[in-house]
Amino acid sequence: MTTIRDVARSAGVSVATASRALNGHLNVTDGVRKRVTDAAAALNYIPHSGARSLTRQRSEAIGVVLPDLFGEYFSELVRGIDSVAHQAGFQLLLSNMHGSAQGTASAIRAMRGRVDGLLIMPPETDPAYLAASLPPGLPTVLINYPSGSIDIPSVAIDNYSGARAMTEALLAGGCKRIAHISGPRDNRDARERLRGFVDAMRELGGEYSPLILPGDFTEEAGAEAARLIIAGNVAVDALFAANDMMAVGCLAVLREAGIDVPDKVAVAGFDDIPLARHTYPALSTVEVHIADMGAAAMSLLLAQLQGGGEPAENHLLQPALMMRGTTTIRHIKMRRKTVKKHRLEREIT
Amino acid sequence: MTTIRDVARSAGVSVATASRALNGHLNVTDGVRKRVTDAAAALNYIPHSGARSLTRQRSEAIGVVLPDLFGEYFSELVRGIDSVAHQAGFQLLLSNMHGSAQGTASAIRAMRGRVDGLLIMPPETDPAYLAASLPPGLPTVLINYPSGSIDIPSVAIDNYSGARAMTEALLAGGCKRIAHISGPRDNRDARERLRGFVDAMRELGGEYSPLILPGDFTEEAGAEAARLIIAGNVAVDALFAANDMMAVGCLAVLREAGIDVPDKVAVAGFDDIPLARHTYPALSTVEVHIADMGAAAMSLLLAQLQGGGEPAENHLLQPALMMRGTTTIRHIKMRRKTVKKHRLEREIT
DNA sequence: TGCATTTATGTAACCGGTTACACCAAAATT
DNA sequence: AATTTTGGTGTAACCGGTTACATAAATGCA
Repeated sequence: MTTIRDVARSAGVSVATASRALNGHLNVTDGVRKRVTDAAAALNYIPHSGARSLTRQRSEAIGVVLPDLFGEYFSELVRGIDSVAHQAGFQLLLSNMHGSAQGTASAIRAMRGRVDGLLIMPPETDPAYLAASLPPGLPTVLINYPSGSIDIPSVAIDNYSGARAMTEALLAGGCKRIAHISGPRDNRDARERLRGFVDAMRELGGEYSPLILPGDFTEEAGAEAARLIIAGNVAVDALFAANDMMAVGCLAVLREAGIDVPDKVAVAGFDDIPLARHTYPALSTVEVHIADMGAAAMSLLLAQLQGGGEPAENHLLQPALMMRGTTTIRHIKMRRKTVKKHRLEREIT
Repeated sequence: MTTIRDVARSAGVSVATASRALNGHLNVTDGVRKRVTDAAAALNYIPHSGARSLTRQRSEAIGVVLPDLFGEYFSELVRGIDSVAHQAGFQLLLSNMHGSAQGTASAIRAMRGRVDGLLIMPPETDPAYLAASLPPGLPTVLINYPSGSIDIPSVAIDNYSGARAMTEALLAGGCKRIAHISGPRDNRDARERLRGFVDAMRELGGEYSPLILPGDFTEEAGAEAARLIIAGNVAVDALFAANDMMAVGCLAVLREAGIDVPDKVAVAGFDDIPLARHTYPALSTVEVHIADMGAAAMSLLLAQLQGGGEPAENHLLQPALMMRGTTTIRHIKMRRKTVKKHRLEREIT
């Protein structure tokens, strides 16, 4: 592997001049510049980014720490991040911390010295532990972490509002007895969605005490919930699943049992995965723009990298209702909300 | 940001000793080691991976260069790569070259000095240009690039065999007049699939001259092809789309037109995207394990990194037929094939 | 007790770049 | 013609670690 010293020697100049010539500094004679670039081309010289970033104190890379790499969710997120990062000339260093808090800490450690900023989607963690494992002085943005619990810029989906809006839409459409198929108990999104459902039912659902079925975000869990409803002959007129995959499982069982959707029972999901448009009937759901969330997070990080010490901003992305064939209500659109929050130290001092 | 010199000073030892103590070398007194680790903890010292990899000549990272970041395909691929890489203690440096050959070259340049190996999924490129832009001495594995055209280990899906097998299965199931909805002309996978279809038809399809409809891998293209068939009242008893999305578009139009699937017309796709199981009827398709391809590529790279100069190996992953409701034939399973190829220089010398 | 061997620690070079500063020749100013 | 300014190039320090080698202290053995 050829180094800049090889190029310098071959061109008959010092390494300093070679470096200047290759980096387009102006105070280099045209003749010398040509000699250097020619030598570099002839030797197939490729600069060593690692060494460069050591002196420059910039790596042109940003670290992305994710809980796992499954499914559409991750793919969309990275695409959104990349769309912004690529334009700004940054590479992405990806790390999968496999769901554990300790894994997060070690993933973050491994990033130090090779990235200029960090995008972290933390697992269910103690905010204090998370704060402690963040390298001081490294710009960071959290993705989908409850804002307020820690003084770091963040972006998140407003799961609560989305679930609330869907529940309200179902009620407005004439449904009275709505059951919720919930997600894993230890999942933040699932809990927020459940909370939105419960609050809406409590405030607008009349005296009916809402039924909550356990689930784990899998298709099979949705199917199981539907079977439970059918076997128990429970009177419900709507099933609101905490995510689309469960709604899909649900739908398959209902069809098999000959229960009409949406006339007998309405069904709704959450996420708007690509599959949602293609079920029969097409699934009504809450549309979540994951790619937008990634892009927003990266933009926030860029602002930090370029601007400097702005107050910690927290974006809450509003999801939109996407009403299709499994319910009988019209499409309702919601708008995005941005919350600016002052840094904690400002409040303290 | 604290450096190892800060730690050394604080512990009252030289940087060399600090380094040794932190890296678990044995020739360090227990007392000194404790002093050093305590100082490191107190100062919240995190080693600078960039600096370390400069001396160690190892970065514990591997670069992944992809043509784009869209959809399920990419997500599965990265997941497969990560499953192997993570276990071996490697991080992933991701780069999106946005489809262009020049983008590929610059993405590869940016990787030099920060990764120990490269996984590249090249766009439609001149093999010579690609070979020229690869850094010499950096272990590399190509993903989904025609083996043989360049002397570098590679893994790829056997699109030709998959398309051939599906065509043969359709013929064996009694279909005679099979039309193929092809993918983009400038896409390697699409061309191979078309070739497999044409060869199978030529050899086993009798005197019927196969119909080839243009497409571009989108759902709309599949729908358009189906409309063309219906409008032209063309006599076909099977539609084999070059990918699942087109088959899905096709299916929707056929259902709307009241044409029975599979009795009147059989439909088949390629890829086995998650959606395929959920169409009605469920889509028969060619199952491609993208994650396996990623894992295989990473394994090949690991072998190069650890083993050293083995002959360039080329894996051709065999897809499997996944027969569901849109055809009337039973499931047929195929097995994986591995082709070992000696290095070119060995043949030359 | 004296000498050889082992072991813990320090010194300094190095990885591959960038850049502050020194230097010298050529050009501009007086 | 002497002096200052300008600008291209080289020298060497530096980024933050690791490690070969030197050295001093501790141990083993005669």
